[in-house]
Amino acid sequence: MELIITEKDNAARRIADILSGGTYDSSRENGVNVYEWGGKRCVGLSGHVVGVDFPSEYSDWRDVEPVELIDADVEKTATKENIVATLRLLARRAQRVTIATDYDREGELIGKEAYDIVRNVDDDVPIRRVRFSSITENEVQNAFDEPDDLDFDLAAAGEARQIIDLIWGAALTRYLSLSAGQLGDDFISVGRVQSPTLKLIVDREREIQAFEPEEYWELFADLRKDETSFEAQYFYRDEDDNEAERIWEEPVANEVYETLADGDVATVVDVTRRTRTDTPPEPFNTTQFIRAASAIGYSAKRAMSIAEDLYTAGYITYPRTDNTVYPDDLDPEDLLDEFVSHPSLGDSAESLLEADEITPTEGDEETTDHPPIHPTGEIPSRGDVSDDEWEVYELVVRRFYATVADAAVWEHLKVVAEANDHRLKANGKRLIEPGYHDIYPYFSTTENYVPDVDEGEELALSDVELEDKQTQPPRRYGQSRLIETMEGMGIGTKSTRHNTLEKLYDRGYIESDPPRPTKLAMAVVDAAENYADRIVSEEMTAQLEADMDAIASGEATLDDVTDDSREMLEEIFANLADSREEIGDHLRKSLKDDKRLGPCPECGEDLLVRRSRHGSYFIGCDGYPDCENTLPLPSTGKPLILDEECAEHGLNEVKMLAGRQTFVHGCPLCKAENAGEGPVLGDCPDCGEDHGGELAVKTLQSGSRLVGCTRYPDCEYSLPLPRRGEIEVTDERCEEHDLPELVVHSGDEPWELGCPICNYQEFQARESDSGSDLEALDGVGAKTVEKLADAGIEDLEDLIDADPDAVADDVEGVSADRIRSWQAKA
DNA sequence: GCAAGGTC
Repeated sequence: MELIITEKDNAARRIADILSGGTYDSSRENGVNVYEWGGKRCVGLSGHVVGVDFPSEYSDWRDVEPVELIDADVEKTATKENIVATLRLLARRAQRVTIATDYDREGELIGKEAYDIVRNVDDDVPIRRVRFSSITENEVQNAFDEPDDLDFDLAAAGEARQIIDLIWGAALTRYLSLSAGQLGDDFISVGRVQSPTLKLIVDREREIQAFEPEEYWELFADLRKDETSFEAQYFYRDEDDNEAERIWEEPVANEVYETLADGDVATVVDVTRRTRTDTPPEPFNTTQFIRAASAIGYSAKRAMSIAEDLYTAGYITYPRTDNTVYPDDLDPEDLLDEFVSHPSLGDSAESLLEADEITPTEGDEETTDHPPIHPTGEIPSRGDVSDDEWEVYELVVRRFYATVADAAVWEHLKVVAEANDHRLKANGKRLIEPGYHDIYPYFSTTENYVPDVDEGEELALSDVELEDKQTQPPRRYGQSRLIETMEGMGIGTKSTRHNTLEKLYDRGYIESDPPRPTKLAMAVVDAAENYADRIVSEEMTAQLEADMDAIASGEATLDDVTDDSREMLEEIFANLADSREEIGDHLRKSLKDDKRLGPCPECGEDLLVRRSRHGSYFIGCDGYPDCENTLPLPSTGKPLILDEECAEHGLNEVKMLAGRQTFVHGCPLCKAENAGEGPVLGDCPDCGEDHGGELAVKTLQSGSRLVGCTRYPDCEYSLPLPRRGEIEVTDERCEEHDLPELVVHSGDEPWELGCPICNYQEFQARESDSGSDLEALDGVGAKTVEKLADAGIEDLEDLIDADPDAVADDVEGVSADRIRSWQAKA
């Protein structure tokens, strides 16, 4: 029997399908799928099935000095015991073993792990290795026709990484955690990838904090030719003869303003017209996929999770890849053919097939691991997938379309006009060949109209405006920007970068989105910079990559590299020896700063956000047990302390993070003081007749509100109220329930909640029948419906009446063309 | 209860 081992179950099944011509049988062994046909068995691992760790005598953090971990043994233990057991079982019956894990460094190491398990039960069964970049008939057959041997040097390179990451990560993590007394769930972690990523975020925050805004002025004016007017901006030549728009001195700005405002005509002195080719985007690798998904409203985590589901269901290729070049095996025309008859995706495919020649775009990265992310040609029916999945699937399909579509062409028209020796410019752009934008509507195609004018022509000048502005601090990194930057720095991998961000959230290092570093994060990066600079520097990865290459090519051994690394860490610990207390104090202080709201009104100590034994949050005094003052927090969400302070109590306001339900709670002391019963609305429908209970607007201590019975807790009748806004009780009454109608004042526009009972009944009806008729449109998912609703488009009727350009401006990730195509279909 | 890397 020949045993074939792949990296994952999915790959095992597809390889079995290809090699058996679809005739394989499948069975389960210890919960692991085994595919069998004509003397062959194929089984999938689940990535690494063994992991590295220290022997158990090192596991108590308090008993072991962190420095001892540097020279501790590193053992391999099974992490997926059922898979290891299955592998041993199958290996005993094998006359030949073929390792078919992924074609990259980590795949070689995973293959080596399987090799060791097999060797453990059989010293001389032949073990060979096959390599292929995508699981297609051609590639797989070729690979099995020309088997090779496992590359032990490449696997050793991966092992060196495992050992170095474990030793550095564990030793320094334990050192920091012990120094601050943070044990248990709240340990303070550092690592080769997470810490440089955190430093990126912290460095940007430092820049923002150190930023001092500068005042400057810009001038705009309207120019008019016949009946069409357009906006132009004042500019001048700076000392380097570059065009500059910002004026840094107020008197100069005023002088320019008055001179321009004085005139009523400007003469065209220069007209530049050029066409620009806008080339279609490159095939999706993981990072670019995350970026595109983020532009239509999906977090990195959500995008990857949806991609994973689409992959498992067979609709798209493997979502974790660095590759941006389609393999030769992919015939774009064949793939387009699969889509031709599709109701919503078919037209685009058909139009693409009309081209004389189809040449896909290529990116710079060509790797052996997996093809770029593209649709497989198996198309889900609309009912097979959720709205979000369909939206992401359509993105992947349309990205594939875009990579085989024509370039777009823009015409840029720059007009420079002069008035009283001052110059104004206007940049117009027009999309003259929409090219790939027709089938890939995710990029903005907003045009800026500037009319045709000739040099020497006179234009009417009016509405000169002087704008007083300030320079802005650099912007925080968004999640997808961080992932791109990590990729550029060479840290993390296609499979881990998005998880690293989640880890930083979990560890209490960053909060909110775009992520902001906590005080703890600033202190951790500070400490690392002072004592272990290497762990927060991308250099560590760069050096490790070079060392791994050396091991892989036989120029160095695993021991050479890990010994050097251990020595470096020894030095770091020598420097750390006397600083434990100082580092611990700083970390502890920062941890408290992250929880501080302001002074306790009873004793003047600090009020801190705390967590009860049951996991719920509340506010307690740092003076406890001397001061027992507490304030409640709402039961939903995780509290985030905002910068805003309550003018009355000097406490920071609190926001409750709960995904879509996130809301600003405000000052917890104000909320507690305002607790109690508000105006009575009418008789309680449950107990009014029998016991005289009445409904009143109530505010709980935690700040949440409801309409409840005055006989509570004897009567528990209640109706929900929105978290935000002031509630106004109007004179209008609901005839059916004999209750006043309510109006909520929040944001700019007050909105009518109406009768609280009717409102609740409507809410329940909506819950059971959620979904807008907009979802009937192809490619419109729940996300898009939500975004459209925010822009005032609730249903098809609204959509038909809408101005596509205006909506495209309001709704991120939806182009005017896409709206027009929806209008046409609606 | 540490890392980073696979996979789910």
